[in-house]
Amino acid sequence: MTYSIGEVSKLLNISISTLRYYDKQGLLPLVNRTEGNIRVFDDTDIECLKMIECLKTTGLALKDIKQFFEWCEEGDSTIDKRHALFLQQKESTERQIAELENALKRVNYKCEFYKIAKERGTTSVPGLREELTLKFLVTS
Amino acid sequence: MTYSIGEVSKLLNISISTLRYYDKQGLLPLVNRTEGNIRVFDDTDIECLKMIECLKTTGLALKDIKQFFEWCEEGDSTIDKRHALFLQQKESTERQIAELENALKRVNYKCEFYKIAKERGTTSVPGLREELTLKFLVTS
DNA sequence: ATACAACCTAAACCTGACTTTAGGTCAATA
DNA sequence: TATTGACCTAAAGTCAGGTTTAGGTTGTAT
Repeated sequence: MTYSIGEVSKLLNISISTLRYYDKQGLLPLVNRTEGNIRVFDDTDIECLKMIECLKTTGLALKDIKQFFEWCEEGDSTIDKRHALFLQQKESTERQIAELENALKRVNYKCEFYKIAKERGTTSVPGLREELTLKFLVTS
Repeated sequence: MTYSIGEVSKLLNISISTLRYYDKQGLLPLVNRTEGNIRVFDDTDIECLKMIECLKTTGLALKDIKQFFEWCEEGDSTIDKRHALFLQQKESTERQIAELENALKRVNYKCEFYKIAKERGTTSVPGLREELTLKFLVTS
């Protein structure tokens, strides 16, 4: 089964320009061409693209995905490198989540603050710390 | 108490160029200048900067922070807008966290996979799905 | 008075992941 | 055969949030 770039684009919901961009970045080294220089994708390429999408979701940069593919092709001698890559990515993802959880607390406090302010028609709410006061944001 | 740009930079651990950038973007409208055109920061400016740092952590874009400051200055008539801003930010932050949690699961699976592969010296691990197989990534 | 660190500006550059543009080619249909 | 839609390339543009560069001014210590 083969596909044109337009078909792949619709199938995977990736824009044509993005597909060409990935190809140019060396992420799709296996894509064939017709005599007339037109890309012909097969199922292997489709799988490769789904893999890229997947790895991207984990927060991997395109260059790291390319590197990962290259290591995969090199075989078992690169297992350590691949392991290290994902350990690093795990740390990074956990750090991002922790930061966002923290941020979420602040945002939630803000939502609460403005909910009450809205009910009373003013931000001068007794019992709540001053809106523009540093302490509010830093300690909340 | 007043501070030079260099002092503020060290105090808040924000680079001088970033401080000048914020000023240029209109995020520090209150910063005074000497007759010789040199910035003089006071405690209000310091608080303002800490506020910016804080709002940035919540994922707010600089232009939204600027907008928020402007709304604060306009007074109680903008409470609804400010409330809406933070509700939106709450949604967005929750969405980001959910995506990262999902990504983390995949990364953890990868870490496990390579830990075992490392022990055995090969990625051909019986009982584990094939490394480069789509199904692994999509379902894991 | 002179050196020198710290300050100033505008404008160009940077990163990453694309998108857009301009100009041209290919392939299938009428 | 002519049109038209899908394809091709290289290169420039986009976004945010800065950093770097180039060239010039200020302020302070000796």
